[in-house]
Amino acid sequence: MSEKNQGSKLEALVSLCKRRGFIFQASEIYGGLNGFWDYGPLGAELKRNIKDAWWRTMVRERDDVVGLDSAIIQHPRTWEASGHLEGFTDPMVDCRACKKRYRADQLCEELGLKLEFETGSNAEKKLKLPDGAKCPACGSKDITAPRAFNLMFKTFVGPQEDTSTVAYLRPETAQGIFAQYNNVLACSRQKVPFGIAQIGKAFRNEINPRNYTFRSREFEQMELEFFVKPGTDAEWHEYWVAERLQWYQRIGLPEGRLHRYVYGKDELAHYASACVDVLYDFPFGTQELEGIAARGDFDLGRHQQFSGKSMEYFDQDTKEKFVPHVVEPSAGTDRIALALLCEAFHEEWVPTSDVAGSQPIPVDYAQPMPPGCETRTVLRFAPCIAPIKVAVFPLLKNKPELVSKARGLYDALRKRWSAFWDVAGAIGRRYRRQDEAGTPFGITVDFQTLADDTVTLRARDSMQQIRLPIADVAAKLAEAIET
RNA sequence: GCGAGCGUAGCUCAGUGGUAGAGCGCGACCUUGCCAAGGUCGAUGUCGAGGGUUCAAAUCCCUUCGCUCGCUCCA
Repeated sequence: MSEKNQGSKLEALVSLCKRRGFIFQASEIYGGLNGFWDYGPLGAELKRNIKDAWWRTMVRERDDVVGLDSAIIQHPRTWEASGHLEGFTDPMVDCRACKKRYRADQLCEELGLKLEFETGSNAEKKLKLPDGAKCPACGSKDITAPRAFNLMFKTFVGPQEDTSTVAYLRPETAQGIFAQYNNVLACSRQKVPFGIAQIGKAFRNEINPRNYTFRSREFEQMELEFFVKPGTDAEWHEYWVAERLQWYQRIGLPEGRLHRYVYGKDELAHYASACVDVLYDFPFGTQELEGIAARGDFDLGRHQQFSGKSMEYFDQDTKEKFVPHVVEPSAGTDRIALALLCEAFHEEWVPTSDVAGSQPIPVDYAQPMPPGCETRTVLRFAPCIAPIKVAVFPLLKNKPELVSKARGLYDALRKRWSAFWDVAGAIGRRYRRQDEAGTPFGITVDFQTLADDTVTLRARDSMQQIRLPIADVAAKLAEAIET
Protein backbone atom coordinates (compact mmCIF):
# COMPACT_ATOMS: atom_id res chain seq x y z
CA MET A 1 0.00 0.00 0.00
CA SER A 2 1.31 3.47 -0.89
CA GLU A 3 2.32 6.03 1.69
CA LYS A 4 -0.70 8.12 0.83
CA ASN A 5 -2.97 5.16 1.35
CA GLN A 6 -1.29 4.42 4.67
CA GLY A 7 -2.00 8.00 5.69
CA SER A 8 -5.64 7.83 4.68
CA LYS A 9 -5.92 4.47 6.39
CA LEU A 10 -4.78 6.06 9.65
CA GLU A 11 -7.20 8.96 9.10
CA ALA A 12 -10.06 6.54 8.52
CA LEU A 13 -9.06 4.65 11.65
CA VAL A 14 -8.90 7.82 13.77
CA SER A 15 -12.34 8.75 12.54
CA LEU A 16 -13.71 5.30 13.31
CA CYS A 17 -12.14 5.33 16.77
CA LYS A 18 -14.03 8.47 17.62
CA ARG A 19 -17.28 7.47 15.93
CA ARG A 20 -17.45 4.09 17.62
CA GLY A 21 -16.06 5.14 20.98
CA PHE A 22 -12.53 3.76 21.11
CA ILE A 23 -10.49 6.92 21.54
CA PHE A 24 -11.42 10.55 22.15
CA GLN A 25 -9.19 13.56 22.41
CA ALA A 26 -8.83 14.43 26.09
CA SER A 27 -10.58 17.62 27.27
CA GLU A 28 -12.10 18.01 23.83
CA ILE A 29 -14.87 20.32 25.06
CA TYR A 30 -12.17 22.78 26.18
CA GLY A 31 -10.29 22.62 22.89
CA GLY A 32 -8.24 19.54 23.64
CA LEU A 33 -4.94 19.04 25.40
CA ASN A 34 -1.91 18.04 23.39
CA GLY A 35 -0.59 14.59 24.24
CA PHE A 36 -3.55 13.32 26.25
CA TRP A 37 -6.25 10.88 25.17
CA ASP A 38 -9.38 9.38 26.65
CA TYR A 39 -10.62 5.89 25.89
CA GLY A 40 -14.34 5.50 25.21
CA PRO A 41 -16.51 2.48 26.01
CA LEU A 42 -14.90 0.18 23.44
CA GLY A 43 -11.39 1.52 24.00
CA ALA A 44 -11.68 0.95 27.74
CA GLU A 45 -12.64 -2.69 27.10
CA LEU A 46 -9.82 -3.11 24.59
CA LYS A 47 -7.18 -1.77 26.98
CA ARG A 48 -8.56 -3.88 29.80
CA ASN A 49 -8.27 -6.97 27.61
CA ILE A 50 -4.67 -6.14 26.69
CA LYS A 51 -3.73 -5.66 30.33
CA ASP A 52 -5.59 -8.80 31.39
CA ALA A 53 -3.81 -10.82 28.71
CA TRP A 54 -0.45 -9.46 29.81
CA TRP A 55 -1.12 -10.03 33.51
CA ARG A 56 -2.36 -13.54 32.88
CA THR A 57 0.70 -14.48 30.84
CA MET A 58 3.28 -12.65 32.91
CA VAL A 59 1.97 -13.19 36.44
CA ARG A 60 -0.88 -15.66 36.96
CA GLU A 61 0.39 -18.42 34.70
CA ARG A 62 3.93 -18.24 36.09
CA ASP A 63 5.43 -19.53 39.29
CA ASP A 64 8.29 -17.06 39.27
CA VAL A 65 6.55 -13.67 38.89
CA VAL A 66 4.42 -11.74 41.39
CA GLY A 67 2.51 -8.49 40.99
CA LEU A 68 2.80 -5.02 42.44
CA ASP A 69 0.80 -1.80 42.29
CA SER A 70 2.99 1.01 43.50
CA ALA A 71 2.21 4.71 43.92
CA ILE A 72 2.49 7.12 41.02
CA ILE A 73 4.20 9.63 43.26
CA GLN A 74 7.34 8.29 44.85
CA HIS A 75 9.88 9.96 47.11
CA PRO A 76 11.80 12.52 45.01
CA ARG A 77 15.06 10.78 45.87
CA THR A 78 13.78 7.89 43.75
CA TRP A 79 14.35 9.96 40.63
CA GLU A 80 17.79 11.06 41.71
CA ALA A 81 18.71 7.41 42.17
CA SER A 82 17.16 6.36 38.87
CA GLY A 83 18.96 9.12 37.00
CA HIS A 84 15.77 10.64 35.64
CA LEU A 85 16.17 13.96 37.38
CA GLU A 86 19.43 14.55 35.59
CA GLY A 87 19.05 12.41 32.52
CA PHE A 88 15.64 13.71 31.57
CA THR A 89 16.96 17.20 31.22
CA ASP A 90 18.01 17.85 27.67
CA PRO A 91 19.08 21.45 27.20
CA MET A 92 18.10 22.63 23.73
CA VAL A 93 19.21 25.55 21.57
CA ASP A 94 17.78 27.02 18.37
CA CYS A 95 19.64 28.68 15.54
CA ARG A 96 17.88 31.98 14.93
CA ALA A 97 19.25 32.22 11.40
CA CYS A 98 18.29 28.88 9.88
CA LYS A 99 15.75 27.75 12.53
CA LYS A 100 17.46 24.44 13.21
CA ARG A 101 17.31 22.99 16.69
CA TYR A 102 19.99 21.10 18.54
CA ARG A 103 20.65 19.48 21.86
CA ALA A 104 23.13 21.83 23.46
CA ASP A 105 25.44 19.06 24.62
CA GLN A 106 25.46 17.38 21.22
CA LEU A 107 26.13 20.67 19.47
CA CYS A 108 29.11 21.37 21.72
CA GLU A 109 30.45 17.88 21.33
CA GLU A 110 30.27 18.19 17.57
CA LEU A 111 32.35 21.36 17.73
CA GLY A 112 34.79 19.93 20.25
CA LEU A 113 33.60 22.36 22.94
CA LYS A 114 32.10 21.93 26.40
CA LEU A 115 28.86 23.30 27.79
CA GLU A 116 29.42 25.93 30.47
CA PHE A 117 27.48 27.15 33.47
CA GLU A 118 26.49 30.80 33.92
CA THR A 119 28.44 32.44 36.68
CA GLY A 120 26.16 33.81 39.37
CA SER A 121 24.46 33.00 42.62
CA ASN A 122 21.26 31.54 41.19
CA ALA A 123 20.11 28.49 43.05
CA GLU A 124 19.31 26.77 39.78
CA LYS A 125 22.37 26.41 37.62
CA LYS A 126 21.91 27.95 34.20
CA LEU A 127 23.72 26.54 31.23
CA LYS A 128 25.35 28.66 28.59
CA LEU A 129 27.03 27.95 25.28
CA PRO A 130 30.79 28.42 25.18
CA ASP A 131 32.39 31.07 22.95
CA GLY A 132 32.84 29.85 19.42
CA ALA A 133 29.58 27.93 19.34
CA LYS A 134 27.99 28.18 15.93
CA CYS A 135 25.30 26.48 13.95
CA PRO A 136 26.74 23.43 12.14
CA ALA A 137 24.23 23.90 9.33
CA CYS A 138 24.57 27.58 8.42
CA GLY A 139 27.52 28.73 10.52
CA SER A 140 25.56 31.48 12.25
CA LYS A 141 26.53 32.39 15.82
CA ASP A 142 23.05 33.72 16.49
CA ILE A 143 21.94 30.85 18.69
CA THR A 144 19.47 30.99 21.59
CA ALA A 145 20.64 30.29 25.14
CA PRO A 146 20.21 26.66 26.20
CA ARG A 147 16.79 26.00 27.64
CA ALA A 148 16.37 23.11 30.01
CA PHE A 149 13.61 20.63 29.37
CA ASN A 150 12.76 18.51 32.35
CA LEU A 151 10.59 15.83 30.92
CA MET A 152 9.12 14.83 34.29
CA PHE A 153 5.83 16.33 35.44
CA LYS A 154 6.40 18.29 38.61
CA THR A 155 3.92 18.63 41.45
CA PHE A 156 3.87 19.36 45.17
CA VAL A 157 3.06 17.10 48.08
CA GLY A 158 0.83 18.89 50.56
CA PRO A 159 -0.54 22.40 50.14
CA GLN A 160 2.78 24.18 50.45
CA GLU A 161 4.51 24.93 47.18
CA ASP A 162 8.22 25.22 47.70
CA THR A 163 11.35 23.28 46.91
CA SER A 164 10.95 21.08 49.99
CA THR A 165 7.63 19.70 48.76
CA VAL A 166 8.48 19.11 45.09
CA ALA A 167 7.57 15.69 43.79
CA TYR A 168 7.24 14.11 40.35
CA LEU A 169 4.70 12.00 38.56
CA ARG A 170 6.58 8.81 37.74
CA PRO A 171 8.11 8.70 34.25
CA GLU A 172 8.11 4.90 34.45
CA THR A 173 6.58 2.30 36.74
CA ALA A 174 9.85 0.39 37.11
CA GLN A 175 11.30 2.43 39.94
CA GLY A 176 8.38 1.58 42.24
CA ILE A 177 9.32 -2.06 41.73
CA PHE A 178 12.97 -1.52 42.60
CA ALA A 179 12.04 0.53 45.64
CA GLN A 180 9.83 -2.31 46.96
CA TYR A 181 12.19 -5.09 45.95
CA ASN A 182 13.09 -6.01 49.52
CA ASN A 183 9.50 -6.07 50.78
CA VAL A 184 8.26 -8.18 47.89
CA LEU A 185 11.12 -10.60 48.28
CA ALA A 186 10.40 -10.97 52.00
CA CYS A 187 6.66 -11.62 51.66
CA SER A 188 6.47 -13.63 48.45
CA ARG A 189 8.90 -16.45 49.33
CA GLN A 190 10.39 -16.07 45.87
CA LYS A 191 13.95 -16.98 45.08
CA VAL A 192 16.20 -15.53 42.38
CA PRO A 193 15.49 -15.82 39.51
CA PHE A 194 12.09 -14.22 39.96
CA GLY A 195 10.19 -11.19 38.73
CA ILE A 196 7.91 -8.39 39.87
CA ALA A 197 5.31 -7.16 37.40
CA GLN A 198 3.37 -3.93 37.39
CA ILE A 199 0.82 -2.19 35.18
CA GLY A 200 0.23 1.49 35.64
CA LYS A 201 0.20 5.04 34.37
CA ALA A 202 3.41 6.93 33.67
CA PHE A 203 3.93 10.52 32.63
CA ARG A 204 6.46 12.19 30.38
CA ASN A 205 6.44 15.79 29.25
CA GLU A 206 7.21 14.85 25.66
CA ILE A 207 8.53 17.74 23.61
CA ASN A 208 6.30 16.95 20.71
CA PRO A 209 3.54 14.34 20.99
CA ARG A 210 2.89 12.87 17.56
CA ASN A 211 1.25 10.10 15.59
CA TYR A 212 -2.16 9.92 17.24
CA THR A 213 -1.81 8.18 20.62
CA PHE A 214 1.66 6.81 19.87
CA ARG A 215 3.63 9.37 21.84
CA SER A 216 1.43 10.62 24.67
CA ARG A 217 2.30 12.54 27.79
CA GLU A 218 0.22 10.25 29.98
CA PHE A 219 0.41 6.59 29.13
CA GLU A 220 0.18 3.14 30.59
CA GLN A 221 3.11 0.79 31.01
CA MET A 222 3.27 -2.93 31.60
CA GLU A 223 6.64 -3.66 33.09
CA LEU A 224 8.38 -6.71 34.42
CA GLU A 225 11.58 -6.48 36.42
CA PHE A 226 13.05 -9.95 36.37
CA PHE A 227 15.85 -10.43 38.89
CA VAL A 228 18.57 -12.88 37.96
CA LYS A 229 21.88 -14.14 39.23
CA PRO A 230 24.78 -12.06 37.87
CA GLY A 231 26.24 -13.73 34.85
CA THR A 232 22.97 -15.23 33.69
CA ASP A 233 21.75 -11.91 32.19
CA ALA A 234 22.30 -12.89 28.59
CA GLU A 235 20.35 -16.13 28.63
CA TRP A 236 17.42 -14.59 30.51
CA HIS A 237 17.41 -11.64 28.17
CA GLU A 238 17.18 -13.97 25.21
CA TYR A 239 14.43 -15.91 26.95
CA TRP A 240 12.30 -12.83 27.55
CA VAL A 241 12.71 -11.51 24.01
CA ALA A 242 11.36 -14.81 22.70
CA GLU A 243 8.54 -14.89 25.28
CA ARG A 244 7.41 -11.40 24.47
CA LEU A 245 7.44 -11.88 20.71
CA GLN A 246 5.27 -14.93 21.16
CA TRP A 247 2.82 -12.97 23.28
CA TYR A 248 2.38 -10.32 20.60
CA GLN A 249 1.50 -12.98 18.09
CA ARG A 250 -1.03 -14.49 20.47
CA ILE A 251 -2.93 -11.20 20.78
CA GLY A 252 -3.10 -10.83 17.01
CA LEU A 253 0.00 -9.06 15.71
CA PRO A 254 1.40 -11.19 12.89
CA GLU A 255 5.04 -12.18 12.86
CA GLY A 256 5.55 -10.44 9.52
CA ARG A 257 4.78 -7.00 10.91
CA LEU A 258 6.73 -7.47 14.13
CA HIS A 259 10.43 -6.72 14.18
CA ARG A 260 13.20 -6.76 16.67
CA TYR A 261 15.77 -4.04 16.84
CA VAL A 262 18.96 -5.15 18.53
CA TYR A 263 20.94 -2.28 20.05
CA GLY A 264 24.55 -1.99 19.06
CA LYS A 265 27.15 -1.82 21.80
CA ASP A 266 27.59 1.92 21.17
CA GLU A 267 23.85 2.58 21.54
CA LEU A 268 23.47 0.93 24.94
CA ALA A 269 23.33 2.82 28.21
CA HIS A 270 26.64 2.40 30.01
CA TYR A 271 25.19 -0.05 32.57
CA ALA A 272 23.21 -2.15 30.05
CA SER A 273 24.58 -5.28 28.47
CA ALA A 274 21.80 -5.84 25.92
CA CYS A 275 18.62 -4.23 24.65
CA VAL A 276 16.11 -5.35 22.07
CA ASP A 277 13.12 -3.30 20.97
CA VAL A 278 10.01 -4.99 19.69
CA LEU A 279 8.76 -2.93 16.75
CA TYR A 280 5.53 -2.96 14.79
CA ASP A 281 4.84 -1.65 11.29
CA PHE A 282 2.49 1.24 12.05
CA PRO A 283 1.00 3.18 9.12
CA PHE A 284 3.30 6.06 10.12
CA GLY A 285 6.41 3.91 10.31
CA THR A 286 7.99 1.02 12.15
CA GLN A 287 8.00 1.96 15.82
CA GLU A 288 8.58 0.52 19.29
CA LEU A 289 5.98 -1.35 21.29
CA GLU A 290 8.34 -2.63 23.94
CA GLY A 291 11.94 -2.52 25.04
CA ILE A 292 13.61 -5.52 26.63
CA ALA A 293 16.78 -4.47 28.40
CA ALA A 294 19.41 -6.23 30.46
CA ARG A 295 20.24 -3.53 32.97
CA GLY A 296 22.75 -5.30 35.18
CA ASP A 297 22.67 -4.25 38.84
CA PHE A 298 22.42 -0.57 37.97
CA ASP A 299 18.93 0.06 39.38
CA LEU A 300 19.15 -1.92 42.62
CA GLY A 301 22.72 -0.70 43.06
CA ARG A 302 21.71 2.94 42.75
CA HIS A 303 18.81 2.55 45.19
CA GLN A 304 21.14 0.78 47.59
CA GLN A 305 23.51 3.70 47.29
CA PHE A 306 20.88 6.45 47.62
CA SER A 307 18.76 4.82 50.35
CA GLY A 308 21.54 3.21 52.32
CA LYS A 309 19.47 -0.01 52.45
CA SER A 310 21.06 -3.23 51.34
CA MET A 311 19.64 -4.74 48.17
CA GLU A 312 21.80 -7.83 48.43
CA TYR A 313 20.33 -11.26 47.99
CA PHE A 314 21.60 -14.31 49.85
CA ASP A 315 21.58 -17.46 47.77
CA GLN A 316 20.94 -20.37 50.14
CA ASP A 317 22.28 -22.97 47.73
CA THR A 318 25.58 -21.41 46.83
CA LYS A 319 25.95 -19.33 50.03
CA GLU A 320 26.68 -16.34 47.80
CA LYS A 321 25.63 -12.78 48.48
CA PHE A 322 24.97 -10.49 45.52
CA VAL A 323 22.89 -7.64 44.17
CA PRO A 324 20.71 -9.32 41.53
CA HIS A 325 20.91 -8.23 37.94
CA VAL A 326 17.70 -7.29 36.19
CA VAL A 327 16.15 -8.02 32.82
CA GLU A 328 13.35 -5.60 32.03
CA PRO A 329 10.62 -6.16 29.43
CA SER A 330 8.80 -2.82 29.37
CA ALA A 331 5.74 -2.47 27.14
CA GLY A 332 3.42 0.43 26.31
CA THR A 333 -0.23 -0.53 26.66
CA ASP A 334 -1.49 2.38 24.56
CA ARG A 335 0.96 1.61 21.79
CA ILE A 336 -0.17 -1.99 21.76
CA ALA A 337 -3.80 -0.84 21.65
CA LEU A 338 -2.94 1.38 18.68
CA ALA A 339 -1.06 -1.43 16.95
CA LEU A 340 -4.00 -3.78 17.45
CA LEU A 341 -6.39 -1.18 16.03
CA CYS A 342 -4.14 -0.60 13.00
CA GLU A 343 -3.76 -4.34 12.46
CA ALA A 344 -7.47 -5.01 12.88
CA PHE A 345 -8.68 -2.23 10.59
CA HIS A 346 -9.86 -3.45 7.21
CA GLU A 347 -12.00 -2.09 4.46
CA GLU A 348 -13.61 -4.65 2.19
CA TRP A 349 -15.80 -4.80 -0.85
CA VAL A 350 -18.97 -6.77 -0.35
CA PRO A 351 -21.61 -7.47 -2.99
CA THR A 352 -24.80 -5.54 -2.26
CA SER A 353 -28.28 -7.02 -1.90
CA ASP A 354 -26.77 -10.44 -1.81
CA VAL A 355 -27.91 -13.29 0.33
CA ALA A 356 -26.25 -14.23 3.58
CA GLY A 357 -22.86 -15.78 3.05
CA SER A 358 -21.52 -13.44 0.37
CA GLN A 359 -17.73 -13.41 0.49
CA PRO A 360 -16.02 -10.07 1.25
CA ILE A 361 -12.89 -9.17 -0.72
CA PRO A 362 -10.16 -6.79 0.50
CA VAL A 363 -10.26 -3.28 -0.94
CA ASP A 364 -7.68 -2.71 -3.66
CA TYR A 365 -6.94 0.98 -3.27
CA ALA A 366 -5.47 1.16 -6.77
CA GLN A 367 -8.74 0.01 -8.35
CA PRO A 368 -12.21 1.53 -8.45
CA MET A 369 -14.87 -0.34 -6.52
CA PRO A 370 -16.41 -3.09 -8.67
CA PRO A 371 -20.04 -2.52 -9.64
CA GLY A 372 -22.65 -3.98 -7.31
CA CYS A 373 -20.40 -3.67 -4.29
CA GLU A 374 -20.25 -1.56 -1.16
CA THR A 375 -17.48 -0.98 1.34
CA ARG A 376 -17.55 -2.84 4.64
CA THR A 377 -15.42 -1.56 7.50
CA VAL A 378 -14.39 -4.26 9.90
CA LEU A 379 -12.04 -4.54 12.85
CA ARG A 380 -10.61 -8.03 12.86
CA PHE A 381 -9.50 -8.26 16.46
CA ALA A 382 -8.35 -11.58 17.79
CA PRO A 383 -11.38 -12.81 19.77
CA CYS A 384 -9.38 -12.75 23.03
CA ILE A 385 -8.87 -8.99 22.86
CA ALA A 386 -12.08 -7.88 21.10
CA PRO A 387 -13.92 -5.34 23.28
CA ILE A 388 -17.23 -7.12 22.72
CA LYS A 389 -17.11 -10.88 22.27
CA VAL A 390 -20.64 -11.55 21.13
CA ALA A 391 -23.75 -9.61 20.15
CA VAL A 392 -27.22 -11.07 20.51
CA PHE A 393 -30.13 -10.03 18.30
CA PRO A 394 -33.76 -10.95 18.08
CA LEU A 395 -34.50 -11.10 14.36
CA LEU A 396 -37.51 -8.79 14.78
CA LYS A 397 -38.08 -6.43 17.63
CA ASN A 398 -41.87 -6.34 17.30
CA LYS A 399 -42.23 -10.02 18.11
CA PRO A 400 -42.12 -10.27 21.92
CA GLU A 401 -41.47 -14.01 21.94
CA LEU A 402 -38.28 -13.51 19.87
CA VAL A 403 -37.15 -10.61 22.05
CA SER A 404 -37.58 -12.45 25.33
CA LYS A 405 -35.94 -15.62 24.03
CA ALA A 406 -32.95 -13.63 22.78
CA ARG A 407 -32.77 -11.63 25.98
CA GLY A 408 -32.51 -14.82 27.97
CA LEU A 409 -29.53 -15.97 25.90
CA TYR A 410 -27.91 -12.54 26.19
CA ASP A 411 -28.27 -12.52 29.97
CA ALA A 412 -26.66 -15.94 30.16
CA LEU A 413 -23.73 -15.03 27.90
CA ARG A 414 -22.95 -11.67 29.54
CA LYS A 415 -22.15 -13.40 32.81
CA ARG A 416 -19.07 -14.86 31.14
CA TRP A 417 -18.15 -12.42 28.34
CA SER A 418 -18.64 -8.84 27.40
CA ALA A 419 -21.77 -9.07 25.27
CA PHE A 420 -23.92 -6.61 23.37
CA TRP A 421 -27.68 -6.39 22.99
CA ASP A 422 -29.26 -4.76 19.95
CA VAL A 423 -32.85 -4.84 18.79
CA ALA A 424 -32.87 -1.70 16.63
CA GLY A 425 -33.13 -1.72 12.85
CA ALA A 426 -32.63 -4.35 10.23
CA ILE A 427 -30.54 -7.38 11.08
CA GLY A 428 -27.92 -6.56 8.43
CA ARG A 429 -27.37 -3.14 9.91
CA ARG A 430 -26.85 -4.64 13.33
CA TYR A 431 -24.25 -7.07 11.96
CA ARG A 432 -22.36 -4.24 10.27
CA ARG A 433 -22.38 -2.10 13.38
CA GLN A 434 -20.72 -4.94 15.23
CA ASP A 435 -18.19 -5.34 12.40
CA GLU A 436 -17.00 -1.80 13.06
CA ALA A 437 -16.75 -2.54 16.77
CA GLY A 438 -14.73 -5.68 16.03
CA THR A 439 -17.19 -8.08 17.64
CA PRO A 440 -16.23 -11.56 16.38
CA PHE A 441 -19.66 -13.18 16.77
CA GLY A 442 -23.30 -12.30 16.25
CA ILE A 443 -26.13 -14.54 17.38
CA THR A 444 -29.62 -14.17 15.98
CA VAL A 445 -32.77 -15.62 17.49
CA ASP A 446 -35.44 -16.31 14.85
CA PHE A 447 -38.71 -18.20 14.62
CA GLN A 448 -36.97 -21.52 14.23
CA THR A 449 -35.36 -20.89 17.63
CA LEU A 450 -38.80 -20.96 19.22
CA ALA A 451 -39.43 -24.35 17.66
CA ASP A 452 -36.13 -26.18 18.18
CA ASP A 453 -33.88 -24.04 20.42
CA THR A 454 -31.28 -23.42 17.72
CA VAL A 455 -29.80 -20.05 16.75
CA THR A 456 -27.63 -18.72 13.95
CA LEU A 457 -24.04 -17.83 14.78
CA ARG A 458 -22.54 -15.34 12.36
CA ALA A 459 -18.77 -14.92 12.05
CA ARG A 460 -17.43 -11.39 11.62
CA ASP A 461 -14.55 -12.15 9.25
CA SER A 462 -16.16 -14.57 6.83
CA MET A 463 -19.75 -13.29 7.26
CA GLN A 464 -20.73 -16.96 7.24
CA GLN A 465 -23.47 -18.33 9.44
CA ILE A 466 -23.95 -21.66 11.05
CA ARG A 467 -26.96 -22.97 12.92
CA LEU A 468 -26.40 -24.58 16.28
CA PRO A 469 -28.33 -25.51 19.44
CA ILE A 470 -28.39 -22.84 22.17
CA ALA A 471 -26.91 -25.45 24.49
CA ASP A 472 -23.74 -25.54 22.34
CA VAL A 473 -23.26 -21.77 22.02
CA ALA A 474 -21.09 -21.21 25.08
CA ALA A 475 -18.71 -24.05 24.22
CA LYS A 476 -18.43 -22.84 20.63
CA LEU A 477 -17.62 -19.29 21.74
CA ALA A 478 -15.16 -20.43 24.39
CA GLU A 479 -13.29 -22.41 21.78
CA ALA A 480 -12.59 -19.23 19.84
CA ILE A 481 -12.23 -16.72 22.66
CA GLU A 482 -10.38 -18.58 25.36
CA THR A 483 -7.63 -20.34 23.45
C1' G B 1 10.03 24.88 20.32
C1' C B 2 10.56 26.57 14.74
C1' G B 3 8.29 26.51 9.67
C1' A B 4 3.99 25.29 6.54
C1' G B 5 -1.10 23.73 6.14
C1' C B 6 -5.75 22.93 8.52
C1' G B 7 -10.07 23.56 12.34
C1' U B 8 -18.02 24.35 10.03
C1' A B 9 -23.42 18.72 12.90
C1' G B 10 -21.26 12.31 15.84
C1' C B 11 -18.26 11.34 10.93
C1' U B 12 -16.78 13.18 5.84
C1' C B 13 -17.05 17.80 3.85
C1' A B 14 -19.46 22.36 0.86
C1' G B 15 -20.05 27.34 2.01
C1' U B 16 -14.63 34.10 0.66
C1' G B 17 -18.51 39.99 4.16
C1' G B 18 -25.41 39.75 4.17
C1' U B 19 -31.14 34.13 7.07
C1' A B 20 -25.45 28.12 8.61
C1' G B 21 -25.88 23.60 4.54
C1' A B 22 -25.31 18.34 2.17
C1' G B 23 -24.34 13.11 2.50
C1' C B 24 -23.74 9.41 5.92
C1' G B 25 -24.62 8.36 10.90
C1' C B 26 -27.99 9.08 15.30
C1' G B 27 -33.23 8.96 17.85
C1' A B 28 -38.70 7.78 17.59
C1' C B 29 -42.58 5.36 14.96
C1' C B 30 -44.36 2.25 10.86
C1' U B 31 -43.03 -1.66 7.61
C1' U B 32 -39.65 -5.69 7.56
C1' G B 33 -37.99 -13.70 7.68
C1' C B 34 -30.51 -12.71 7.92
C1' C B 35 -25.96 -8.50 5.83
C1' A B 36 -25.44 -0.76 6.24
C1' A B 37 -33.36 -2.23 3.12
C1' G B 38 -38.00 1.22 2.51
C1' G B 39 -41.29 5.13 4.52
C1' U B 40 -42.66 9.22 8.04
C1' C B 41 -40.99 12.49 11.70
C1' G B 42 -36.96 14.57 14.67
C1' A B 43 -32.41 16.58 17.07
C1' U B 44 -28.11 18.00 15.32
C1' G B 45 -24.04 23.53 15.81
C1' U B 46 -21.60 29.66 20.55
C1' C B 47 -18.76 27.74 12.47
C1' G B 48 -12.20 25.38 17.96
C1' A B 49 -11.74 29.58 21.79
C1' G B 50 -10.86 34.85 22.90
C1' G B 51 -10.30 39.72 21.11
C1' G B 52 -10.41 43.35 16.97
C1' U B 53 -12.16 45.72 12.12
C1' U B 54 -17.22 46.47 10.07
C1' C B 55 -23.95 48.64 9.74
C1' A B 56 -23.00 43.31 9.33
C1' A B 57 -17.74 38.13 10.33
C1' A B 58 -17.89 30.92 9.50
C1' U B 59 -15.58 34.42 5.88
C1' C B 60 -10.86 39.93 7.00
C1' C B 61 -6.91 40.99 11.13
C1' C B 62 -4.49 39.62 15.96
C1' U B 63 -3.89 36.14 19.95
C1' U B 64 -4.56 31.33 21.76
C1' C B 65 -5.78 26.01 21.81
C1' G B 66 -5.88 21.66 18.94
C1' C B 67 -4.75 18.53 14.51
C1' U B 68 -1.45 17.15 10.20
C1' C B 69 3.35 17.40 7.74
C1' G B 70 8.66 18.78 7.91
C1' C B 71 12.73 20.05 11.36
C1' U B 72 13.91 18.68 16.37
C1' C B 73 13.27 15.07 20.24
C1' C B 74 12.25 9.97 21.53
C1' A B 75 16.37 9.12 28.10
